[in-house]
Amino acid sequence: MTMTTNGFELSDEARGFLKAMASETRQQIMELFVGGVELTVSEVAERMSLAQSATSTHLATLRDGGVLASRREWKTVYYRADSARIGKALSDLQATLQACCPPGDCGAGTSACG
Amino acid sequence: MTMTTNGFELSDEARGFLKAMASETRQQIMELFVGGVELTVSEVAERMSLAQSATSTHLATLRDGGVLASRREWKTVYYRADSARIGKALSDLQATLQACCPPGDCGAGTSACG
DNA sequence: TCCTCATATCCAGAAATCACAATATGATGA
DNA sequence: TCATCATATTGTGATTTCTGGATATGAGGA
Repeated sequence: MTMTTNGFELSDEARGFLKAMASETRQQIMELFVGGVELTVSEVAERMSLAQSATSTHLATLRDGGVLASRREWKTVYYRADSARIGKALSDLQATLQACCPPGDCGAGTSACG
Repeated sequence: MTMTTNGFELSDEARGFLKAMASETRQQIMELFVGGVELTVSEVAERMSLAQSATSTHLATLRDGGVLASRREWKTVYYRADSARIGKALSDLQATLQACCPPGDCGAGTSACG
C-alpha cells in the first residue's frame, strides 16, 4: 500500500513518468510510438539516428518510468506505449497539481483543500 | 498560430511543462503550491532549505515552463501555480501520448488516428 | 562448434544540471 | 546619497545525464 505523508506528494507513477520524460530525446522517441505502433530497438535507433546502446538505454528508462511496455519475440523486443500507465500518471499529475483550485479561487485559507 | 509538422509532436506547452518538472527538487517545490497558495522566493527557499539563488532559478524555470505564474508587489514576487497552463500542458500530453489508442486496439493502420 | 542477429550492459569522455557564494538590480526609506 | 530589502544574475565546482564504442548475453542456423 502506498502511503503519502501529507496527501500532496506526487505519486510514484507521476514521478516515474516525469523522470522518464525529462529528456528531450526521449520525448522525441515517444512521438514515434503514437498511434499504438510497436517498434524495435533498432527501428527506433535508425529513426532517431542514435547509437543502438543509447537507444536501448532510453527505451529501458521509458519502460522503467511506465511510459513504454515491451514484449519479447525471439531475438527482438517490441516496445509500445503503455496507455494505461501513462493515463494513470497523467491523472495523478492532474490531481496533485490542480488540486482543488481553479485559477482565481481559494486564496490562502487552509480549509476545503484536501 | 502553432503548426506542427506531422500532427504528432508534443506541443510547446507540454515540452515546457516536462522540462520544468524534470528536476525532483522542482517537483517538491510544486508540492508547496498545491492548494492555490502564493509563496515568495524566500518562503520557498526556507521551506526547501535551499539557497536563495537556487530557489530563484528554480522558480524562474517553473514559470518559464508555464507551471507557475508570478505577481510582483513592490519588492516581493509572489508565485502561484498556473492552473490554466498546467491544465493545457497536461491535456496536450494526454492527447499526444494516448492518441486514439486504448491498450489493445488500433494496430498499425494509418487511418482514424488524428 | 562457430557465426550471426537483436538487444543489453559496461566504460569513458562530453555535455548539461545543480547548488552555493558573491554580486547586481531595482525600489524604498532615512 | 547611502543603506536596506527581496529578488535576479554571474561564476565556479560537483554531480548527473547523455552518447557511442566495445563487449556480453542468449538463441538460431550452417
